[in-house]
Amino acid sequence: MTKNDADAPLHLQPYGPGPRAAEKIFETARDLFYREGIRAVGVDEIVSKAGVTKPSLYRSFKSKDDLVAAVLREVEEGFWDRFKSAEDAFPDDPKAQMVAYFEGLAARSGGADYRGCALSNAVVEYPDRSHAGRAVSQTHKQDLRERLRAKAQAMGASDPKALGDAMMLLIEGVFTSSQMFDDDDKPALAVVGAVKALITAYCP
Amino acid sequence: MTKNDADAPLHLQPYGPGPRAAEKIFETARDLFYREGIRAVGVDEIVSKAGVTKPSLYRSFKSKDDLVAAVLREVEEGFWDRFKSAEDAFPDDPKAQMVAYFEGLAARSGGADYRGCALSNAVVEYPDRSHAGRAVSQTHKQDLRERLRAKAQAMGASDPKALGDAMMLLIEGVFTSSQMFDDDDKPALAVVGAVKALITAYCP
DNA sequence: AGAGAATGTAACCGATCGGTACGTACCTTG
DNA sequence: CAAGGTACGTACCGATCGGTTACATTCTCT
Repeated sequence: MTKNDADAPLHLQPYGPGPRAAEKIFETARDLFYREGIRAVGVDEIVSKAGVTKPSLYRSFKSKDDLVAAVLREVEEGFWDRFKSAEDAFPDDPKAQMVAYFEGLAARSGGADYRGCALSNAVVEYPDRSHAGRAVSQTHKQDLRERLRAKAQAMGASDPKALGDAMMLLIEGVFTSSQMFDDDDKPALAVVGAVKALITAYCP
Repeated sequence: MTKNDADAPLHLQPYGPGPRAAEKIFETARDLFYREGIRAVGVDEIVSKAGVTKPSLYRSFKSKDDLVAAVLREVEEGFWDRFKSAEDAFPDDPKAQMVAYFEGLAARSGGADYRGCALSNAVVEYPDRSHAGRAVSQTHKQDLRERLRAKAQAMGASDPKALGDAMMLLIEGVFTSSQMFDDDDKPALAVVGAVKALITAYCP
């Protein structure tokens, strides 16, 4: 009986192939960064809660900032997964795609533990342009902006840039505002109606 | 010749009446917090750049968090000043008032050193509800939300809550998004058109 | 069984964190 | 001029920050 039981679920295997500490560090850091903020979480807290030690962190990541950037890259992947999932739900119907995305966004933002977008939060936490994590976030937001504009164009909007940017503002508005209201009735619930109204107004 | 030269400008008086160090600390902290983020600024940096010493800080403020809360309270005052100034510009015309506020907001958000709303940023920096600064921010945002809803009602909106919350999302969207784009052509510029479209859509 | 990779142990580093005990210079008041 | 209160600075505190070292141990694969 080997210790690497292939029948057991992956996350319960005592020792899988390849680096394990790195993954635990990564996932622990991702959760802690999101819940408590990046600056509020020290490397000691990360390795402690991950059940590993500090040298393991620095064997897999050059620095804390490097770990932050890696986490944010994964967060970005998750964002695009959700975005594309809304696209796939309504092929060739950009309006329905965006409405679907905003509906999912509004639903997600309702949770009590919702803390908005980790990429947006990182921008707030790191005003310094030279920070690796900020660079990841900023590039992503530029990509998103272009994507929204293209989507507005596909809708046949009279002013695609204006509609795209308006959707951008709504998205960021949901991200930030959902963190500051504890009740179940957050402003973010109004976003679906708002985006529908905007689409109608900008698409003759 | 006394050292307290009444003819000299106030900020150059060697020793004025009452506490001087506290004001320098307060203003220095306000600027540093906004530019670099609250968590990124230590008390040593504050007193150093204010040209005073640390005990002076702790004689006027119980803790760093207390200083943060004090700064945020002043920031809130500034916000309402700008908000009311837009109201005063168009008495008895809530639509024009809000458009005026959003125009001012869009104009302010264009600057390269614009870092959004310090109150919103504080919420992002301090997920912990028990932080004094977060409490100031959160209460202010609740007040703003109610104010916006009342404004929507005064407009005769069909769904005042929805329009008020939609304006809330736009405002927060401008605050956050303006930090992540370095070019002059920020998404925030679309906010005036967006709010006009929303007002039109929600006010039959 | 043995080689090599991955991880843990146990320190340690200088810098900075928020916060404070204590001494000193100043201005006002008698 | 003497006294007292106020405003401020010097020097320091323990804790934590991000990061590093040398070395022992454990697991995996062949």
